[in-house]
Amino acid sequence: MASNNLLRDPDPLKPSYLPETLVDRENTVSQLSEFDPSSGRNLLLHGPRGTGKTTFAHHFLQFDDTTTCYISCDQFTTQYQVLKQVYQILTHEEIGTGHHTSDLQRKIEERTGQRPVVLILDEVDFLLLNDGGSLLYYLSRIENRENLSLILISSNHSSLKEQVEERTYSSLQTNRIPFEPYDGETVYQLLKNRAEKALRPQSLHREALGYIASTTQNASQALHWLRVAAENTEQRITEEDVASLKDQAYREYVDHLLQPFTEHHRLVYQAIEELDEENKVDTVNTGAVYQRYQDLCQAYEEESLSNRRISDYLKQLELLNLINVKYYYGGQNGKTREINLIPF
DNA sequence: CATCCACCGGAAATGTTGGGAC
DNA sequence: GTCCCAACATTTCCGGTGGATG
Repeated sequence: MASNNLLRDPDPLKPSYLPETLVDRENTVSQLSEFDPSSGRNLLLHGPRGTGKTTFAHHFLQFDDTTTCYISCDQFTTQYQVLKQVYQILTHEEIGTGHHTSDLQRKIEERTGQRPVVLILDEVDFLLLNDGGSLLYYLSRIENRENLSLILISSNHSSLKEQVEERTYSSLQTNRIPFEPYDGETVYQLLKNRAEKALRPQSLHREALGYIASTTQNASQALHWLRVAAENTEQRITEEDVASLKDQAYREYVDHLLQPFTEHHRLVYQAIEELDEENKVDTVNTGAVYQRYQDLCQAYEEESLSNRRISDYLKQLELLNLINVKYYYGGQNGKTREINLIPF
């Protein structure tokens, strides 16, 4: 890693950074500022990755006398794990596994009700792959419902209608708030704000930011890119610097997305990457990916997982918006999936 | 119109880990 | 310690899919 004289403070370029001011989203801001955490109402923030859903949720949902539980469901993927996190946040007590889910529910109900709780379930799609439906049903009917508000965040679904049972959908009554992709001008502004905080003065050419802003609408990708550029440039960051670091920036963005997942998720992704590179024309389907994945496992002396399991992992890569998947339920090639990398 | 492709995806089975009661 | 009961990751099993092909 190059020595660094451009970076003054790396934090503003990190994914977890919460800016004091947010780039223009007036409609969203007004809808969120009307949100009352003691109303028992629920929100669904939906839109593509890198549109600021998580940041907005954190920024606007700090209330006095209200406990906020933020849980990212790419790490906590089952009802039990989410409830466990909620319990730990509410009570600061550790709790193990091995209890009944209903025990955990009862313990939590004893703790809620005194004051409002806002529960943010980010990446809720991953929860819904498992028993998230049961969790949402339970939460929608919990005692003292008016003291619990849910903020669900999804990058893949603009409504829960198809994702949960009818009875859950109707009792949740979510207010849906869309996040449209940023336009180039806004991405530019956002990068500029962060760069001013993170970098020393005179660290970059404006064309460098312009290049990033015209290439991606995904703010998360853009910020990873800017950070990589700052870390790997000695003098002023130029448009050429940025352009030549494009692949590495995307690599680090992918690593960041895959970080909560297993080594096998990364191997499956690598398998798709390799096949994608070798096969510019031919389509890649599930069997080829599994075959290549097994080869990689052998190369790294890892025990490979079953194809049934990898089928689920592919679904998760799809939810991370790393791959495009077209499903064939029979036909010329039988029942399979056609898989493509999503290009930067 | 029967057969085949090649895997989908639900469900049951298996194995591991941890908890509480005795 | 022993026993039983959870949660959870993973494997095993298998019925099913629908256009292409002959």
